[in-house]
Amino acid sequence: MLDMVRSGSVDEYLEVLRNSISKRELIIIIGECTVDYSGRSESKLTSGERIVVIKQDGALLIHRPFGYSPVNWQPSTVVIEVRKIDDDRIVVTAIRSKPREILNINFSRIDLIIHGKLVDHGEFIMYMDELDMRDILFEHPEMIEKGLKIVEKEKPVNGGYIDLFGYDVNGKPVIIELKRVTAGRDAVLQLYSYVKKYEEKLGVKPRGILVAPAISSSAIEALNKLRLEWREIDLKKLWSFKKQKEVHHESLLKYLGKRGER
Amino acid sequence: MLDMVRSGSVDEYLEVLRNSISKRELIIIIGECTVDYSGRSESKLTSGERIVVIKQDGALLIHRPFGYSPVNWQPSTVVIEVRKIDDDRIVVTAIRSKPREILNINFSRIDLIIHGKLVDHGEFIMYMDELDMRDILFEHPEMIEKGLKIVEKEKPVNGGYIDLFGYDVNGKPVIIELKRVTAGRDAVLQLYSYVKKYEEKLGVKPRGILVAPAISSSAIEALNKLRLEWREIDLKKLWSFKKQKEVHHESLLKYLGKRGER
DNA sequence: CTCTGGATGTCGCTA
DNA sequence: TAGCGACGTCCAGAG
Repeated sequence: MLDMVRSGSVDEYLEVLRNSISKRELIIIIGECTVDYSGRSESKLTSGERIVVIKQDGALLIHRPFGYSPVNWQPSTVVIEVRKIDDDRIVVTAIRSKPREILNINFSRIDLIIHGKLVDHGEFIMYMDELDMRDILFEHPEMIEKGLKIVEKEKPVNGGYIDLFGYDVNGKPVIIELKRVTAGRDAVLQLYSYVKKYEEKLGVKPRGILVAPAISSSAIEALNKLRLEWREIDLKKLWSFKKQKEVHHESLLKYLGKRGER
Repeated sequence: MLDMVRSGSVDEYLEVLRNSISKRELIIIIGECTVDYSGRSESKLTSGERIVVIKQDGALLIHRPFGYSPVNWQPSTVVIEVRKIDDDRIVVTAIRSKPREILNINFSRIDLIIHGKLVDHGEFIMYMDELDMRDILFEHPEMIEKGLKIVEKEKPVNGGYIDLFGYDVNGKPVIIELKRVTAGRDAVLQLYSYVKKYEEKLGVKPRGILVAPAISSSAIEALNKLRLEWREIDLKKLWSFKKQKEVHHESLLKYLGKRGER
């Protein structure tokens, strides 16, 4: 159940905040504040009206009235304290110990506080992330190249992982790196490092194929220099392919089950 | 000024939301909903109590009562619509055209809506990001190596950028890659690609130095294999160094000015 | 517009 | 716990 305090005195607000924090309630504060952060970096934010959200697990977000990102924040591993200074200001402090970080929110005015417990046991399911892409291509390597046989996915190589590993029609080893977004130079370098690692270890130079829906021009250049290849893959096609299968054979629950297994 | 609606009818909520959206107000909705996303990926979120924030620039966030990240969202380049379905449900739809993305929030219950304009012209200043680190080391290359002369920062090399470029005490070219956090294999590869690019273009093999506060073990291995070097840098030292200078010679405003210039 | 690399990135997984 | 890589990453800056 949600509660709200508005036009309260500083002491009322203080009381409500302390109470809510100890009960691990969700808290939303709207008011005018300055913010100081110190830790992995340092930042200062001069006065303005903001929304402060303290979540039930202690995560803290400070949002300006615009933009996607919180201007300041603290993840859930924090201790949160509230105190009064100068008789009329409320200061919220969030401290994290590892890494050592301190966030201070200094309110010159609080417009309202909403607090209470929200119940959310909803299931969140994401489709067509890189794992889905990998699983579909594992089952259907012909979408990458005719005659390609995939023998392993998530193959460990000294530190990192090869997305897909197999052999081409001529029996030559193939290392495949997947990207679900436009691939840049970084993706090429990643693939290259796996190819090199493999060559060092096995003494055989494998083919390296970058599979992505698109690729940047400098990435193409890098591929050529490093004698690597790339294949364009249509995500929509992959996707509809997967859906087709599911409509007939799988319910959402089954899909979730399958997901848990891999 | 903030306004609030609570225990309203579906039609009241609908009216308030439409009005607020057209006025580009900040809106906070707390209620029970399901969420569907379709675009770069696809996701489904089953029923639960959440906080929905629509910001004054159209950015939209859906937060569960726990965690730092919004479970679903839409950046500020969206069209937002509200409609009623089944006579008792409110659906908020946020559509982005590039990339094509649709977000649907289907409310089975709304607990409260807060709306209004927030005024926030506060100045946000971040210290000790990689740019600060780069600028300080540009002025004081001796913190990396004795006799090192830096001649260029943000040097463009075919696509990417070299953080710092200079010559060592023997006149040998040095490429420096900076990381303000623990450096991993990716940082080594990035440095390596710049070194290679430089060598290909100039025909001279430069030294490559990774400067970071710490480095992972496999990154060290990679450095050795690729004949690259690394220097540990104490961020706190760099930082206090900068602060020392500012205390005596610069106000916050001047710092901001300088920041704008670079 | 695309491309590139940073971020207090966060998050999840694995050794 | 550290390391590694994905992310609907977002975002700013440059060409």
